[in-house]
Amino acid sequence: MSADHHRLIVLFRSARRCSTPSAVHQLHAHLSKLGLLLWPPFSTFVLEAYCKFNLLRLAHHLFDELPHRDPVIWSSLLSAHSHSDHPRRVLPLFRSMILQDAILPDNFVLATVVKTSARLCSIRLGKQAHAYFLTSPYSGDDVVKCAIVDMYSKCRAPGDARKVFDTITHRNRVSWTAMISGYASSGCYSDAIEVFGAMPEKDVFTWTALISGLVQSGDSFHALKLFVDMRREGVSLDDAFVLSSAVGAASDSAALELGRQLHCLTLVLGYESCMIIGNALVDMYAKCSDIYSARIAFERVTVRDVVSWTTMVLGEAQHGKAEMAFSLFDQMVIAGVRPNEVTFVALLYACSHAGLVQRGRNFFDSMVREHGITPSLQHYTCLLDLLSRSGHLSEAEELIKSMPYEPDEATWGALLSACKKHGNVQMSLRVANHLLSLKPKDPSMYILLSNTYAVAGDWANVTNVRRLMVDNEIKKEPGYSWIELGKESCMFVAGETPHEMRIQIVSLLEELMIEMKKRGYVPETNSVMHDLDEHEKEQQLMMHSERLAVAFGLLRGVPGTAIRVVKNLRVCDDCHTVLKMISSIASREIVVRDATRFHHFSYGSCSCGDFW
DNA sequence: CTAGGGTTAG
Repeated sequence: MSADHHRLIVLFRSARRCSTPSAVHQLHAHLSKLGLLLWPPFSTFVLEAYCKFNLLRLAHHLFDELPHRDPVIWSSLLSAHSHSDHPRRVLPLFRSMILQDAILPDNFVLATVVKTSARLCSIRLGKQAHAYFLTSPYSGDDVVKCAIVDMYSKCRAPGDARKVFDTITHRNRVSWTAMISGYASSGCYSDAIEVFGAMPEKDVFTWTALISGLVQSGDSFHALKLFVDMRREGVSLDDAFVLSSAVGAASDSAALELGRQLHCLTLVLGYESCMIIGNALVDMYAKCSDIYSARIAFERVTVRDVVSWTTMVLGEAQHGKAEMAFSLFDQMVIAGVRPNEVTFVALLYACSHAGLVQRGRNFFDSMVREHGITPSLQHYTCLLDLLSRSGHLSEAEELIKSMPYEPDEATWGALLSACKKHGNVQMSLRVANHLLSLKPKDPSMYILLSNTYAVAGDWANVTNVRRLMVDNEIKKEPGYSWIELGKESCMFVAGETPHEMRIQIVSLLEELMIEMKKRGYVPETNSVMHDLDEHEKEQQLMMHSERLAVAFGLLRGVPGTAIRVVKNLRVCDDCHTVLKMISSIASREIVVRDATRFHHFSYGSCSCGDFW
């Protein structure tokens, strides 16, 4: 190799560290002119440089023109695709590597294929790669094993991950972290802790893997506990990820006070304008029902990406502020940020919760035509939800037949609840049969089915649904609500009150009931399915968990402040009416976050405009 | 010249 070549390699190394897309172009042209592009290390350098700037099309252009492609450049190309937004494209490429260039996968390529399976959450593909790996000459490679551990972890098979983990000869931070993350994100708290405890040297990565994994699996309680432990152990917080995970935990458990404290911590640590924490804070405030603070947090994020904008759009949408959501979207486009598929889910959601049918159809069309996004099943479900909830039932039924996906339980469920809302018994039976044949997993689907058949008088199917629930061990999730007052948080289950407050809560609710009846309130006792007399049904409604929480808030909260309640299920019709009236009788703003959205009750009306 | 872990939104 000549001194010139050597000089060029040095040049490329520095170019790879700090270059711009146009510098890569120049390099490419220069090499081409010198006739050096065909030397494998050079072509790989240029290809990698294109990939670094996400210029995969140009990378392919170069790749396709090479007369000889060695395993290394194949590996680079496959790896670039597995990291891209379209990891699926690895597969056809992998095939042509074997078939056209007659190259068998080595350990580098295997690691990439395993990583691709992980990104696609395809345990099937992952197992194929695993099997190939075991019979290959590379079956002892720890790096590939580590990728397999990560793959099984991401596919929710931590047990399989563990088997591979135990065969790794030299465990390092990477393999430990992959295993811990696998257990934590699959909800295996004690296993995660066990492996975490066995790890010799823990760093911020390890803590982050554990804490964010727990948040992902919905265990925000343990996530927050560990965040506190981590602080106690004096682990330096010079890393934004773990903090954003902690904020995410506060957001999930609707712990506004804790979220505010974490916000203070971000200010103290100087992360005020950090994007990933800022995005998490916007989400936290929105989910903790404080949309005003969410907007302020959003303003503070100086460099905004798609996630920042989408989080804010969704926040407005969940709070019923459709126009705000649309105007944010316009600003986002003007700011030059390209919306993605999640952005359109948020926009369709906004339309759906405000009954804006034409607006929703327009967004759906522009998503395809102007933004080149292929609608997913979720987009179709959103559109179907919008159409059907607004009463366009037959159009919705047409859509479900003509769309290019097999409808899942969420799709049929959306249509069924709309049929119920609009009292279309005939259609509801048709839809219910489709839903039933899918053997849904969500307990609320069975409640919906049972109600549908009961309304239609189809008692045989009511029994059928109940039997299916027993056979499949599906239990109705009990409704509960919680409220945060200062530093204490109180949870209520329907019909149960804390001993010391029982008399006060019940008498307040009775007092309110008398006042409401004077104002024309008639309890909707037909939603109570049990065999009870009218008075008993009324009593049962009165003791719904959200009402108990609101009553507690009225008794114990700071007068004049908003009462914020979170409920795990959807607010029932009767409670919705009642909370509107209470907001006017007590002159208090009441904000309820239920399973799907927010309701801001004030002066006798709700932000959802009774459309939910 | 190529591969593996923690990253906010639905």
